[in-house]
Amino acid sequence: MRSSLVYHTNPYDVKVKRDMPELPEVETLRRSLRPAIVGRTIVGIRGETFPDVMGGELIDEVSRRLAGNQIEDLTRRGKYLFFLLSDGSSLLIHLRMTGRLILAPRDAPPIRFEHLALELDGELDLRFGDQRKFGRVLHILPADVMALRRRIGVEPLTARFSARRLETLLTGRNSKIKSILLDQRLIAGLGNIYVDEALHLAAIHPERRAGALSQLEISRLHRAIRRVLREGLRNRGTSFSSFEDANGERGRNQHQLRVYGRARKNLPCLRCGHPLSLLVVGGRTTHYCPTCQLPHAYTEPGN
DNA sequence: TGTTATGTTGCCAT
DNA sequence: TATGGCAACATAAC
Repeated sequence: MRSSLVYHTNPYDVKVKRDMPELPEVETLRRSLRPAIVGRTIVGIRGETFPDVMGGELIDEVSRRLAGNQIEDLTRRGKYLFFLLSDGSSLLIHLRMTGRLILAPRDAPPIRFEHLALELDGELDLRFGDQRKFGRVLHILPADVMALRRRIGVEPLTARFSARRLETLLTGRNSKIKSILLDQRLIAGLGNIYVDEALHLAAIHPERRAGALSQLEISRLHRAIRRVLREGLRNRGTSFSSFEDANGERGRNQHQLRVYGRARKNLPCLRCGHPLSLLVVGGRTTHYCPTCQLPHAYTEPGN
């Protein structure tokens, strides 16, 4: 039995995230959170936590600064959430690998690995929990928000992310295409799962050199990225971990995953039937089809 | 009981 | 500047 059972039995959960958050998961979280918190006033923030979660700041100091602020909006860039506050500052939250955000009544018991609680009016808490303590909750000034947003790459589901734009990003790059797609400074929001899915859908080997992709391949990749992200969103951001959740609360996107998690189970490629393979690229476990995703550009027979 | 893997990012060395 | 490796951390799974 997985210890996450407590989440499922918590009747106060407006939103439960157990999946590793990539763009579809963070966006799903934003959509579920936004109507419940926009317009509310922050009372304070409390918690017993590790120093780095708030960038080394003391909770009491941040609490004093936040108190009295109204949450005017909740936006997302890549995998970052921005809570826009009435004094112009922002609360930035990144869940990294195991971060959780859950709405709960003030008197509800702590969630597992709870580190911080943002206290809102109406006796509502936004609880932040993180098993591995990689996640961050930072109170930042407008100038720093701007600086950060400039460092984050293009949003892959907007019109700005065209095939032409992708081509520009890849041109002259010697890194493996998978590493490039995971670089948040170039494209925002892709993680290990959706990158593997997109590369398989586009029939591109993850170790191909980014700058060596043909225009046709770039075009396929562009469409594949948008498609797998949209599918993830449509399925409410559910990903692989919940597929394995012993509690049975499964999202829907596991049914759409074409390679991720299937290689380890010796399952066949859904396109060609050949067994899928595992590989480590840039230190990340990589799932691919050795038949559909060849390590060199495809050439028409006879050429 | 130990060892290994885990979906992210930032920092550091080259 | 580009690139690649690894640490940060705690737990589950083997």
